[in-house]
Amino acid sequence: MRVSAKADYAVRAAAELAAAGDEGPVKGERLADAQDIPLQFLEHILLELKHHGIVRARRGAKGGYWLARPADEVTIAEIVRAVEGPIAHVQSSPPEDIEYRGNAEHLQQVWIAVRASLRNVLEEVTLADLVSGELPGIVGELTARPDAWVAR
Amino acid sequence: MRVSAKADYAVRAAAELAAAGDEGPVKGERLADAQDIPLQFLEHILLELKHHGIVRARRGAKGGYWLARPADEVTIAEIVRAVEGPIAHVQSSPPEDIEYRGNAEHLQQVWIAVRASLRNVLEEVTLADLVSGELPGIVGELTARPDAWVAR
DNA sequence: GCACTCCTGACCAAGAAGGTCAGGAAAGTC
DNA sequence: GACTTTCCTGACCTTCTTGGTCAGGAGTGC
Repeated sequence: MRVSAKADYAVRAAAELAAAGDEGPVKGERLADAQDIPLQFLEHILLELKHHGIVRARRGAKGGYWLARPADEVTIAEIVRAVEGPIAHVQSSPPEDIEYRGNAEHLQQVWIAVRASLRNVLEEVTLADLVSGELPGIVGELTARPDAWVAR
Repeated sequence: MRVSAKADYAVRAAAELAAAGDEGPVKGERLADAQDIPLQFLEHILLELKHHGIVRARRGAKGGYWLARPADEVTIAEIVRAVEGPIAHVQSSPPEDIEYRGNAEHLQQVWIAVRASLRNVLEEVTLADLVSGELPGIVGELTARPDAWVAR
């Protein structure tokens, strides 16, 4: 139930691309500098994003990366899935495929709810929201209570 | 963003203990059989639960495991934390400790919201809820929409 | 004393996490 | 056409995690 460095890096780099808008391709090095990410590691991540159709790229002088779609059509969920795989799998299978027996019968519903609650956040927030800081209502609601900000 | 086998096993074993109630200690073997969990692996998991004060145990004939507290006072969140560590850490740190720069500045809020939404489910559901099948309202709401049950 | 059951640490194979390195392949510039 | 720039790709590396197994020790009850 943790967020990997890769996913965090991927979202941060994508945010930079979203902010760059249509000012032309952005070099990997600039992304790495802006977000303090190891360049060579970032290049692998950007390649994955490209393979998933989230980003495009061109080589050579004047080359670089840009978003394949408008920033308000790319969600955080997509980016996380591209680099981490499916969200909230249990034992490497989707929760709807698992059969629970005996007294754990209803556990499936709990894991489904867990996945749904993650999707409620990650599929709502777009790169445009992230860059502008105007996050969807659900985020505001969830972060409003002070105890959302403390560890347990 | 996945649920490990260990966490899944831990919750299932705890559910069996909750269902056993006060009928005395339950042997590890019975838990393993009931939930189809490798016995020796389960013993390690139960030991962790014991160290976290969730379960108690006694050795010898008539020995076994039982819940340290009433089933309606033990949440799924506790069990997951006991075996997997903190929920929704980013790059191994709690999201409130991370400083985001540039265009990723608001990403912190998103990860905080992610954690809060997980807590909303995992801290609400108790072992008593799980065994009885009377899950809290939030679970019902989240699993009501059909697309909560399909993969993406 | 003996059977039973938990307790504990060591070990293990495979994979993921978080990178680094070296070179190749396009694209643009002169 | 040569050269520079930047992405593209695969190989490699170290450390940690996952999902276990094995062997033996230590309480507990009869």
